[in-house]
Amino acid sequence: MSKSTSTVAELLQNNADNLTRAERQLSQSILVNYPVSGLGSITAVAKNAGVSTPTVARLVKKIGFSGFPEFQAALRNEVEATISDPIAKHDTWAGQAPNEHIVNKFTDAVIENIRHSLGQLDIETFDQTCALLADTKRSLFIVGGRITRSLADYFFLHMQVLREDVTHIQAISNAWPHYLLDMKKDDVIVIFDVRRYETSTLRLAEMAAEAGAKIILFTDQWHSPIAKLADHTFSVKIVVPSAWDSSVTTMLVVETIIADVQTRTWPKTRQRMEELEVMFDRTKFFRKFT
Amino acid sequence: MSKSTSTVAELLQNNADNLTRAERQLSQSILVNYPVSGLGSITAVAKNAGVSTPTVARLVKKIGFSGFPEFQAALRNEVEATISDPIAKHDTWAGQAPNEHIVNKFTDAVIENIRHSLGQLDIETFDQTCALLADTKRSLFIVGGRITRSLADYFFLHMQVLREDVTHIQAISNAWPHYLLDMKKDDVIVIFDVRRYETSTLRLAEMAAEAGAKIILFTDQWHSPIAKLADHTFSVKIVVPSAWDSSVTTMLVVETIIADVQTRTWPKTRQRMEELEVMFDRTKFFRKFT
DNA sequence: TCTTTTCTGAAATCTTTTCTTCATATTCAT
DNA sequence: ATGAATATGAAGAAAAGATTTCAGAAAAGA
Repeated sequence: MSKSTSTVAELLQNNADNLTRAERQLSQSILVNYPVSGLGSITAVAKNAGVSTPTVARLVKKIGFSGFPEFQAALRNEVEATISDPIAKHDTWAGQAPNEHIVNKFTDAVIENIRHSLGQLDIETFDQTCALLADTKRSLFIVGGRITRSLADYFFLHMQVLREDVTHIQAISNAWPHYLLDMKKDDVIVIFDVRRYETSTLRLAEMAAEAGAKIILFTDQWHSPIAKLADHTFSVKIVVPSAWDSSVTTMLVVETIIADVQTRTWPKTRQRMEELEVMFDRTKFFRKFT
Repeated sequence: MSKSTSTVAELLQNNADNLTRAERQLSQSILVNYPVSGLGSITAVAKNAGVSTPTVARLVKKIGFSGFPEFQAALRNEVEATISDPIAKHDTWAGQAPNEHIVNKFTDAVIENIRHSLGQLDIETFDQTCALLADTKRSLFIVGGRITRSLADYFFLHMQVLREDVTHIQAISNAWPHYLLDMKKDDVIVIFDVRRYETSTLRLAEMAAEAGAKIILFTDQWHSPIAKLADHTFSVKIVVPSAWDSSVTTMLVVETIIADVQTRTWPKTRQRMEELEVMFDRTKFFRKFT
């Protein structure tokens, strides 16, 4: 069995009978807290097992590695395999299509984006953001960029139902001064800015910061320059096998925020939502006969 | 916050805005395959991120460590904690938050939606849809509903770059007759319609069907009534722990389609995209000085 | 545009780690 | 018990790694 197909643990097990006393002691020590215990320097590993460094060097050669560094690299790979979740790697999403089909490759990438972004997500940022958005004493402004305008629109649509005093700042910069005139200290502005970052959006953020508004930023892993001005930043991984970036993960975060804000405002919002539903129904009803 | 209570990832996050270009690049590289990527030698870490070793040394000092070895020891501890703690292991998306936090519950639901929807996806439908959308001899119309209008807009934004002759039919039903007048046999109309299904959208679909247009429908698992008229239907699961439905999975499918259409039209589209980029850059340039 | 400041990596230096040697200790066979 | 064979770790040599310095490059500011 070559080492490329075996784990270090297996190699140790297989050679268990050829080992000397000190080597056996070392082997045990490695296996006890496997595989992390083998991740330090050769000196640390030796000390930890109560043997000398040459013993470590000899053992790793005995089980088939060229030297300690190679042994350690193998361990690192195993750690990596253990840590990275099997969901993303081993499942085929669209069972009908081969793994190489764009549907499966794309979905893999998106899942990885979600995993990575959620792993990074600061839960305090999340909670504080939701609290800010649920605070109806603050006016709420929402702005997006060339591509992110759809996300901004999506967010706006929902917030508009949940609370009053929500403004979607459209991309026409001529109209900005009017919005900014209305912006008071401690109002909240939600900004979407992913690469390629737009100068105009940055200017708007600067003006909002000057006005004393709280800035909530949705950006990508490379961080829009607005991050320096923002009170709360959500950075999301957006890489997919496409000429474009993915907005899926950002939308996931946005929807989660909407869900949380909803529960926070529910007592107040309930009636508001019911009234709205009735109005929409009525609109539909009329249209039926036009 | 002292480094004993923070993970390396948090330290990187917290300092994200004080970092220089090369440092940010390095930080990303470490986070992408966290925490294993930081376990090699300083040389390996640097090479992996495409920066020099001094940059690595500087970064780890900046975020609070005395040097690279201390930084690496911290990472090893985290790996150990991750591996040895079976609870916090892999099902939790935002490691910081408990499993019951909305962030984790919501993400669970979305992943389940993706898994389910992709499992259902008919790959022929997908391929044929992309072929239709890549066929520039057909005019393309896009329409959404009250909530799905953002998705429609997102799809429109991208298709508009990829090909000519794309129309976003906005929600104002007064204007519909004009669009329908332009609609020829074998044109393509993409309709987004999830619950609660809108009568007005159904009427539009009926008229489009009469005009002989190919109908591509994005709907939910309960199928909009338009499904009966549609040539290709994508049904996605949209259930999340929220008062709202989720658009994340739909957006995933939409983005995948965009990616595929892009590769189909690339030879023709390339120049078109480059010209557009130049124009956007120019717009930015002007704005800088207004 | 030009100057100043900040950033970056090549190279040199210093440190640590890894490997090898070899003298001593241990085990096993007789 | 004695010698032969093997195992072990101290110590030093070799290699690799980490840190510092510094000059040129890039960015910011004037």
